[in-house]
Amino acid sequence: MREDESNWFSKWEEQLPSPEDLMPLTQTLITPDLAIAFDIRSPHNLHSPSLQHHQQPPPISTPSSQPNSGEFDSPELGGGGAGDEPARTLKRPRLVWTPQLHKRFVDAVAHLGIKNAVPKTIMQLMSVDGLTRENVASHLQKYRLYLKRMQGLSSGSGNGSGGDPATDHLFASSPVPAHFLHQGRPNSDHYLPYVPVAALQQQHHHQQMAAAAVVAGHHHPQLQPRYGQIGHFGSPRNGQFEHPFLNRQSHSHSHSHSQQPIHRVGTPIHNSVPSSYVDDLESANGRKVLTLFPTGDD
DNA sequence: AATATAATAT
DNA sequence: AATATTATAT
Repeated sequence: MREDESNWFSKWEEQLPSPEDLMPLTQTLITPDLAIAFDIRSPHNLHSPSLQHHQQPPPISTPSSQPNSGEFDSPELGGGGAGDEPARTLKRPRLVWTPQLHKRFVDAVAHLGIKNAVPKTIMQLMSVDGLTRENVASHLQKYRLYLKRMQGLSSGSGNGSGGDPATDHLFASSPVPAHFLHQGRPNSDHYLPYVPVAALQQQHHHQQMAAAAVVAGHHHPQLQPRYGQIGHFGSPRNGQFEHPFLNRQSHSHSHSHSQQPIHRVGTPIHNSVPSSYVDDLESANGRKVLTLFPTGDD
């Protein structure tokens, strides 16, 4: 069908890092529960996925309203019997799947193959700190639906909408590997090792992209969202496909492959991933939005 | 709609 | 028991 697909696909395949290369990335789990519990979102450079700080309105107790004006909600212990383990009760902020994150996701799934692509494995391959299995599972569920929908569309009668509606903005932001669409090859485990077709390479020098768009709120005049250079990323506003970024993170690491979740509280975390900085904004609803802007080739 | 969480199933 | 998958809730 489309030849362009073969092109980007081969390129895309080329850049697939072997699991060993991919593994030693950043499984810097600093006990997310703890971190989040204490609101220690690493003032320095904790590279974590974008999180939306959801609300935290305790529907119970504390009639004396705590107008925690400001962005800090100190875990007030008070109240007599309480004052213990906040970590157990606190909820993690909602994960925001940025195109970058999603790309990592897709890559991971691609490398594993649809068959082995299960939440845990995907999560491990992605090596994104703070990313939980449930996060991936949830996303995977939706992604599968998306794939299914696409299959149905391509196979069925002509589709009027020549592409992906804005409904799947996220998913549309990263190319869907071919084998995803036709599922079902329970026989040979090894699917296409690589495509020997070396076509031209279209490289884009993208330096940074914004990872989240935030609604300009009219609440809480305290926080002034500072839109630096927040642009649009994978919004196929005018085009169907964003260009298939071929990128990967260069993981230069030692040979130590012990990537067990070693929680070291009090130890500076080494961030081996491309630089990234965080930006917090506020949505119209008043939800705090912690957005991480990965800058690099991701 | 996007993501989380609960409910099942393997 | 752990994880995957599906259903449901926010």
